[in-house]
Amino acid sequence: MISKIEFSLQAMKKYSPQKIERKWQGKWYKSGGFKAKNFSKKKKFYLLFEFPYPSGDGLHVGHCRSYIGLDVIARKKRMEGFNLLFPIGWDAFGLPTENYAIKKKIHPSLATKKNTDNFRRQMKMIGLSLDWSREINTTDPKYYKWTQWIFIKLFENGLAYKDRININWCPSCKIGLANEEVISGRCERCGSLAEKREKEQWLIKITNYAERLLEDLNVVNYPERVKIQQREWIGKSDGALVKFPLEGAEDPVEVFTTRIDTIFSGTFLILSPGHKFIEKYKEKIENFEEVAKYAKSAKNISDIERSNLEKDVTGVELKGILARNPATGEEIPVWVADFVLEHYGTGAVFANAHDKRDFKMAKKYGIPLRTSIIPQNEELAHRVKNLEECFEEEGILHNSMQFDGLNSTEARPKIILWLKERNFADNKVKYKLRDWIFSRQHYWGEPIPMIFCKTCGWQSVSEKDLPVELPKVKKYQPTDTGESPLSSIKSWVIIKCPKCKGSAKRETDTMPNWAGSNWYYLRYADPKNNKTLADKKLLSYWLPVDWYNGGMEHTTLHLLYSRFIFKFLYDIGAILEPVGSEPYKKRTSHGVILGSGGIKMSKSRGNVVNPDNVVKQYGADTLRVYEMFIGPFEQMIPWDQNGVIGCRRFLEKVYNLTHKKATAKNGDENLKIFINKTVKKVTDDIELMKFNTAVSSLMKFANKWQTSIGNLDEKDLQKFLIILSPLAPHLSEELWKVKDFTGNCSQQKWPRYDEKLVKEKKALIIIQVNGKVRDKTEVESGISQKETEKIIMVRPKVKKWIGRKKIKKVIFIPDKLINIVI
RNA sequence: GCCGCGGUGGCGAAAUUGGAAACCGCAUAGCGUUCAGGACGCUACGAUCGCAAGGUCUUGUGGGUUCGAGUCCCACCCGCGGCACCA
Repeated sequence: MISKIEFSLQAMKKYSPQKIERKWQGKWYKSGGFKAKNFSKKKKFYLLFEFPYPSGDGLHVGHCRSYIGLDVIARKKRMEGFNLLFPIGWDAFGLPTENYAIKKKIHPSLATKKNTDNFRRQMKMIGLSLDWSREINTTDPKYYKWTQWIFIKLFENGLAYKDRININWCPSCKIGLANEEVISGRCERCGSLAEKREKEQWLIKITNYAERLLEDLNVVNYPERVKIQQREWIGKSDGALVKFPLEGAEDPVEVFTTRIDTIFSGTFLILSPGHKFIEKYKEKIENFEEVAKYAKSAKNISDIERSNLEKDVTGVELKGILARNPATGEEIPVWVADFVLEHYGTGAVFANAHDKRDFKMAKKYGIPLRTSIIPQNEELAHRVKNLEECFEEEGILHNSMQFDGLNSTEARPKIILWLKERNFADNKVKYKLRDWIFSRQHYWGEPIPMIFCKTCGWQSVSEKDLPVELPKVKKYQPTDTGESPLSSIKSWVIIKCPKCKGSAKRETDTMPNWAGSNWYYLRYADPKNNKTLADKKLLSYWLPVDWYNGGMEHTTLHLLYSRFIFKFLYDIGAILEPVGSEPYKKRTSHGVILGSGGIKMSKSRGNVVNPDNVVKQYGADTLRVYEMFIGPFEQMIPWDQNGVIGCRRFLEKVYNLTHKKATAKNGDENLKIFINKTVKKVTDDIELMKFNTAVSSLMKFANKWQTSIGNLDEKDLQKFLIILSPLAPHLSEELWKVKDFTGNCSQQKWPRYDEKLVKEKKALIIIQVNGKVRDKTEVESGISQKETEKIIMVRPKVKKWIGRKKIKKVIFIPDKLINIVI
């Protein structure tokens, strides 16, 4: 019979993470151990992850993975002696909260409060070592005062302007829709057909910074795929602006092209459906009604569909209008087609036989075609000349007057120069990057701090009147006119003009979600400052961000926008010189966690895994280790709840071994070698975010320790607990205490490894015959080819495979492989 | 469509970056322990032929380079992400 005392002793020794974790979290947060110190003697390190949007669903295991990964790095960096800034905040303005408020009729700020409380609880629950003293919230007027201040500065510097822009519009809900809210052309809420509607919008001239945003990609440490995507997004192309005179009109059609070498084959002109000439010269267009109808239908097709190469091309000729090709002098017809986009280039192209869509369109409508570029390949050239095939690549010019015989690259500058002399063309650099639409007709955003006066025009709110606080309204729905609900508060809208003191009106649009997230990382340097967005000295101490992790989906929007805003703030002197013009030194990305069925986790699909349940069942350390073990950090991985148990078993093993196995003063040599290798592996892997293999090597060590007969050196156990601690901080801290080691585990120095012990003394040589593995043997490390040959040639397996055949050559890789080619 | 990423056992994956394919973990099977169950421990575990020794095949498909290819090159197929008002 087991006595009561024995029974309770057994119970006490059982690994129960819930108790351990709550205890250590309490101690960590109470002692303020994760607070960053301004101007410490230690070297600073600023580690940042994208601050979350606090949704009502709470964190799911996908968010957790990226946060835990960064926390592992944070904990290691601290132990390596850095003064670490690892901050947190909330990107809380946005549509989902507004929609929730509309539905439940509660103020969005209440929903935000509830959601951030939940997120905060969950982040503490999984043991993130965040500096909570610097917490920020984009919806806090003390914060968005500076978001508005930045807008005013943009306006004062000529970078914010109003323009008419198409927005998605639901005629039934009478509301502007986000692209996301338009599902295959229909309003997400009511299902009626969405249409495009023109609206005056604030735009930000990010295009002024296109070249610098492109150029400075060369000085930052971003993954190549991120740089490529940003370069593609900016989309620089070097080309020419060509004028095509219109018969009987004073202004010519301007066309941007990168393929001026094909100008002599330009047999027609295509305008985008929204091109201003269609309206301007409507009297000249004989079939205006037909054209207008076509243009209107094109409006409701997305750009992606319009520019789809596979799609059938459509178009309408502008009858009664002719243009002149400035190179050939010929009169050519003018068409309108939806694959020509308004906002790229000049919204018009010259069309020819060297573009697939032009080619298709000409064949379809019987528009004349002529080639001016032919390939080297004679057979192909024949087919191209006969217009049997569309040749899009560069080649040799023909049908091109004095330029015949030149290749495309040589011809381009010469043709531009020739047309330039007669004032028909000029060199031009274009970017795909478009100015950034900055207004939203929604409630839950920062009010745009602008005032419109009939006499003075647009005026910014004076700095001393910031912040322009978001007033309380009864309804959060946009108004019937599509304006934000702010427009219905007369007392707020009507205001005196700051310049002439006459009657004026406030801007009632709000800013997009990006506004607050553009600069949030600057605020962490000095989150409570009331005089400026952040003190310059603190900015120059903490910035740039040393390591910024986020999702790939933010590469072209948030990441590019915030780089732009940083450059702008730098230009106006809001940031001190030594920081430089790039905010983030190094960028990494995490992969998404997929739910069951290998699809994205979402509430509507019901495949969301909540970390609360995992922690309840297995503990936070198990969740942490599993999140890191599940697969490569930057890769997309499906969540498999069955796998969690393996990580729990590993931690239990460590717990039991530490309790049951004795340690020694001069411990086992093999274990010493093994722990040194493990320290090296874990140190290197964490730095490279190869968390999965770091966990695997820790598991290997635990297995080795378990089966070893010799005792583990006490110092080696300390090393093991320290390198385990970024991944399983609570357990490491607890076991450190159990062993009665001095201090706290989380405050120890990161261990070094002994190079001599890591090096192998013996090498396993793989013996191949004709590239196939036939044998293997262990030899002394570093022996020569001759010595190796001597050893292996007498081996029976080797003899058997070589037989009497002649040896042609022998390939030898020291300490690794010998391959005998016969 | 354009741009980017990926495809390896039943499953998640590893592979010193051109040198033993499948480390570590999940699942499964057998054995041990136990009154029993669980937990734990040990063993096996890509396919195929074979009693065995051993052989052959195998990293989405097809070709190429190389003594040697999961890794490099060419062509193709499939899945995923972004595409400017989701965050």
